[in-house]
Amino acid sequence: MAEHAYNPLDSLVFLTNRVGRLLSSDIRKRAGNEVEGLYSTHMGVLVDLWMQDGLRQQDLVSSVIKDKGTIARALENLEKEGIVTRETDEADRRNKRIYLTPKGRNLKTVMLPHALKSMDEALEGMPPEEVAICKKVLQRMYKRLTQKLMHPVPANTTSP
Amino acid sequence: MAEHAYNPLDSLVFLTNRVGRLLSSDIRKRAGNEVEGLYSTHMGVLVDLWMQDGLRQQDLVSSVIKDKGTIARALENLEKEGIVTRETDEADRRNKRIYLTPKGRNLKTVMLPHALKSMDEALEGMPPEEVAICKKVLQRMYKRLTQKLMHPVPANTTSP
DNA sequence: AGGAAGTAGTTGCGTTTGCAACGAAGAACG
DNA sequence: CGTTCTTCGTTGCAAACGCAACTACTTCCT
Repeated sequence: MAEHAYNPLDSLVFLTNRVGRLLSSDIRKRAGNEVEGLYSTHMGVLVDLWMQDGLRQQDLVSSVIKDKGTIARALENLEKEGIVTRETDEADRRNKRIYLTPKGRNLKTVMLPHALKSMDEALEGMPPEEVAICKKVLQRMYKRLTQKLMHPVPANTTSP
Repeated sequence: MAEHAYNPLDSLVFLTNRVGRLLSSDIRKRAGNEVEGLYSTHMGVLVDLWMQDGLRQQDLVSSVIKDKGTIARALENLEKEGIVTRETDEADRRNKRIYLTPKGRNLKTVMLPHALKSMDEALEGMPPEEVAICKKVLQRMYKRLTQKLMHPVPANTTSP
């Protein structure tokens, strides 16, 4: 009985996915032609670089949660557009370091107002303390899920 | 000054997007070959239909937040796989109604345990009342953003 | 030191995606 | 009624995506 009791609307899986996409698409609409040609993968890469410049390409793969090839080609395009540069890491020549150009850094100042406006409207009238708790929960989930991605299920650490 | 003060990690835009994608990809890994060939768009469609069967194709377009064409082709594939059926709505022959087949309904019972397990691990040790508040905030955002999508900025309702 | 194993990034291929142009069905106006 | 306007779904096309095979470089092991 009650086999259909589960409602996606009560699920953080559903909610985070939909709200995330709705916010992104709303911001994208606001930005309009300022972000012409910048796909979601590009935006994901940029956000990471805004937090920390000079990341390795591999860092972006795991952070943005897209395929190696997808990131490689996204970076290729971003480089063509003059938004990032790629430099071989001389300390370990397998790695490439990704750096923002001035144009790439400037995109942050372009996007930020739109993002803030979008958030403001979506959160209008909600108690700030509840919003803060929501963020805290999501931050913890983010941290945990990311760690799991890095160290997926230690199989048997008991063997000699 | 402090022009770089803004940190994406403090932003619900970033958090919802990343957590949503991390959860989805984690669930997908758990489900493994049970969902072979089911892309994220397919899953999005299914989740909506699990909530309410017989939706119009257009409802799915706005709810899943993908292009008309993308949804059309996703449904084409799902129909080929015997997961949904499409029927012209005789009341308004422009619309098509989408119905789950038994196989489509059964997929819910296949996916649900994986989703619950994934959530459980991601939320482990967090105070339930904080998780509840997080959900509440996200639900309100979802509702508001969805409404905005349906009624985008009433331009000038004052004219005769 | 030298070969095996592992890691980072690139490339080819088939599928999916978003955009725009299109066709069919209904609604709104005279 | 008939014309125009709007809405819903389909299709062509170029770009992006995920997967898997491949190359370049490093580390580990004997």
